[in-house]
Amino acid sequence: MSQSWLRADRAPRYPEAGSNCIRKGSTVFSQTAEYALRAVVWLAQHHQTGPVGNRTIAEVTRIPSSYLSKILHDLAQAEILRSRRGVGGGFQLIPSPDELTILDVVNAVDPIQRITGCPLKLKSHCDQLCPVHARLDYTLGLVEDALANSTIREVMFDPARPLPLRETSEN
Amino acid sequence: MSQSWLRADRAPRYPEAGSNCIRKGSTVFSQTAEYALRAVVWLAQHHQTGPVGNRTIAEVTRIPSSYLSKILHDLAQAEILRSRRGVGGGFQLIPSPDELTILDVVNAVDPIQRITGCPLKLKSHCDQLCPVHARLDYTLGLVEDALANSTIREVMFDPARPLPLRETSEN
DNA sequence: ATCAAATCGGACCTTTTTGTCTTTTTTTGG
DNA sequence: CCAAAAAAAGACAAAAAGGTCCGATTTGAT
Repeated sequence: MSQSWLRADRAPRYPEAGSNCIRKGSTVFSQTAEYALRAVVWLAQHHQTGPVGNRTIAEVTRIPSSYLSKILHDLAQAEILRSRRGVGGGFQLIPSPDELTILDVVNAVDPIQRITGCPLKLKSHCDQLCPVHARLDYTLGLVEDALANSTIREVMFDPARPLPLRETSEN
Repeated sequence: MSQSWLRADRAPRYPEAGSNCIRKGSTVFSQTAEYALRAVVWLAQHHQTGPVGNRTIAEVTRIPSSYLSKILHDLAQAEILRSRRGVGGGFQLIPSPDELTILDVVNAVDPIQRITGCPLKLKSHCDQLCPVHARLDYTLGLVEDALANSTIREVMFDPARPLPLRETSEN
């Protein structure tokens, strides 16, 4: 069912960005969430070597270091990282990469919000969402499930793909 | 696999909002996209009666009318609505609700952006995404598929759910 | 004890998204 | 032709997200 009514040959589907479009596009995952993932994956790759400082993580993951400190703080609040102050301090991954999921990381900094009540505040839609919002919420559920089924370990290494955060061949 | 490492009994998982969390939460779908859907669904419900003005749509869908006019304009640009100026003018749905998908509507105002290149700009990740970004993009694909498989018709009426945009029982 | 290294935490700035307002242009009916 | 109605266009305002900066606090080493 439902092949899209819009056809590829139907021409300038969406006028080239900038003209009058209100938004450039939704990334679905926030910048913040993507940053958090990068940092956690890198820490998972370097788990053995003790705490790592903000600056180091910022450099290797190419995340603005000042902003990263907030993200790391949130991850620490969520007990995903342990933070140690002072000399030799830094951040360290608490759970095993085998048990930590992408969803855990995303939710720590930018929780996925399911649609629980009617956005229009219609009383009769409170208990039972209307089909529109039910469908959107169903999709949010798919996202949650997909992220909950991806462990950090699964995403640290895949023989068919380049290693995260590393250039494969030197230039 | 991958039951989450975080346990429900593990206590204040995410400190109550407002404390120090950077973000309240990601809605995944933008406000704008949700508005566009509301408007299109209502227009689909009232297709037969000729063009409907911005003001009317704004009132019944409870969308700020000035902002709505931008959204309707974008939908018209995407050829989802036909707009007619002047007396008796307004907006009208072009495609059949059976062939128009939620994805079409969302993409018209706030296109879902797949991850095509490496966000870190690593050269060796351009052709082949690393597992982290591949997993995120896979999830974006799930969202696209789910929305592409929901027609507006399917979402206009469901015997098991309240009608969109309408209070079921009068108060 | 003191100093330097490092995080913490808050104030502040910038950009994007959301929302408002006003003016202009187009269209129709009289 | 003229007046009313409606969309188009664009300037502007507010809120949220993204990002920076700096002083306070904690910690290890000398």
